[in-house]
Amino acid sequence: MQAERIGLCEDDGDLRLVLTRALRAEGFEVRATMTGHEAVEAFSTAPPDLLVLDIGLPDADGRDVCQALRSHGVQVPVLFLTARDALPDRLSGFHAGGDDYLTKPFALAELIVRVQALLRRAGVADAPVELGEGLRLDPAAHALCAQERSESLTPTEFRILAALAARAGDVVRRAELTAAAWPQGAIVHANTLDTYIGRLRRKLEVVESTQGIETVRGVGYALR
Amino acid sequence: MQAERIGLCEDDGDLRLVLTRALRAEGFEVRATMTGHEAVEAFSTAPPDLLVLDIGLPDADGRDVCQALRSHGVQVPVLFLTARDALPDRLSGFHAGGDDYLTKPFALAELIVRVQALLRRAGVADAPVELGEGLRLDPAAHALCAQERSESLTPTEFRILAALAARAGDVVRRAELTAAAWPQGAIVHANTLDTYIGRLRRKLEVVESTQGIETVRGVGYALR
DNA sequence: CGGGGACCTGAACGAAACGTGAACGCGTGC
DNA sequence: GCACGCGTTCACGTTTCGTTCAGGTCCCCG
Repeated sequence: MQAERIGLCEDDGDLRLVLTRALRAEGFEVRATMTGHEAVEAFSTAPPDLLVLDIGLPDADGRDVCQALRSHGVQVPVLFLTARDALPDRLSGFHAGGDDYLTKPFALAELIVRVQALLRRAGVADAPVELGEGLRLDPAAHALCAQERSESLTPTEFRILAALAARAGDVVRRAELTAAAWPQGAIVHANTLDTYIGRLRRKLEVVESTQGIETVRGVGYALR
Repeated sequence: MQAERIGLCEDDGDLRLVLTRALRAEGFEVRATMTGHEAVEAFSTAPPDLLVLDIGLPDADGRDVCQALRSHGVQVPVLFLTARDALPDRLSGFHAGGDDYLTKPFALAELIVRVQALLRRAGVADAPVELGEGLRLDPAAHALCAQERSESLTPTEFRILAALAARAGDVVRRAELTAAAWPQGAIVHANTLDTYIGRLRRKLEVVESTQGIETVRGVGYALR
C-alpha cells in the first residue's frame, strides 16, 4: 500500500521540523508549508490525505485556510493546532464536522494517534466496515446496517463503535474509548461513556446483531 | 509475563504517591525515585520499559536525567512532566530525546493513556503470555485462555497470576506476591492472599489447565 | 499420636464499578 | 417560539470485587 500523504502548515520553524520528522518516522509522506497562502496553493491542486493546520498563522487563520481548501473541493480530514486558550466555538466546530484539534502544547504521540484515527475514519468512508453476519458500519450515513434493518447512529455513538470495531474482539480500555470519541482535553463525566455503551447495546439489539459489547470490569469493553 | 516496568522520578511526595498507585492499579510495576541522581543510578543499570520524568527536579533537570540515561544506552520511551508550558521548554524536551510531554496539572487518565500509547508504539505492547499446553494469559482481556475455554480474571487475580507466571516453576514468596498485587504500604490480611490463590486454582481447573499452583509451606507458591 | 501453626474454603458484607431511565441545556430548523 | 435531536449529567438500582471472618483440613514436630 501507498504511504498516506499529509499536508502540514505551521509557521514556527522548530515545531515544523519536529512535526515533519515525527510524521515521516511513522511512514507518512509529508509536505510542509509555512504560510496559509502557500498551503492553499500547494494543497488545492494536489490534496493530501489529511491536513494538519496551525490556527495561529501569521498571514491567515488556519480555519480560513481550511475553508478556502474546502471551497476548492478538498474534502480530506483536517486536524487543527490551536494555542492553549481554545475557544468553545472550536469545540462546536469539532462536533459539527469530523475534524479534530489539538491544543499546544501537545505530545507527539498524541498527534500520531489522532492522525491515524482520522485516517482510519476517512479510509473507512470508502469501504464500510464489515462486522460479519451481514452487519456493517456505514460511515456515510453514520448508520449501523443489518440485512433489512438499519439504525442511525449519532456522531459520538459512531466514533465509539468505530473505535471498538477497529479492534474487534480485543478489549479497548475506557481511556482509549474516551480519547477516540472526545477531543483532547475535554472533560467528560465517567458515567457518560457508560450511557453511550448502553445506547449502542440497544441499537445493536434492534438490528438483531449477533455481536454485542462485552464489558471487562475495571478495564474496558470489547466487541464480540 | 512480567508487567511492564515503569521508572518514575518526581520530587513532590504527594504526586509521586498518587502516580505510583495509579500506575500500579493499571498493572504496571513501578519504581519511584525522588531525585535525578537517584533516577540515573537506579535506571541506568536496570532500565525499565518506560520512564516518567519530572522536569522540575530539585537537584537536576529532568532533561539532563534523560540525556544521562540515553548516554548509558537506555533507549526506552520517556514521558516528561512539567509545570512550565512555554514553547521553548516543550521543544527542548523533544530535543533531549523525550517522546511525550504532559503539563501539570494533568488528568491521571490522560497519563495512563499516554503511557499505554508509548508502550504500544515501542513494541513492548501487551503480548499474551504463553504458559504452555495451549494455555495463555491475555493481558488485554485480563483473561486466562485455554484451547476452547476461557475464564476472565479480576485485576487482582490477574496481578497475582502474572507474578507467578513471570517466574513459572519457581517458588515465589508470599511477600513478593503481595508486593506485586497491592500498592506499596497497603496492609492486607495474611488470609487475603490465600483466598485469591484458592480462586485462581478453581479458575485454572475450569479451563482444564495442566498447570496448577503448588503451595510450598512456610515459603510461598509455585506455578507448575 | 496429639498439638499447634500454616493453609484452605465457603460465606458474608461494605465498597466500588457498572447499567439505566429520566431530565436538563443547547443548538437547529420549522 | 416551539419541537426536536444530541450530548451530557444525575439518581438510583444492580452486579461484581476485595476483604474479612469462622471453621475446617493438612502437615510438621515433639
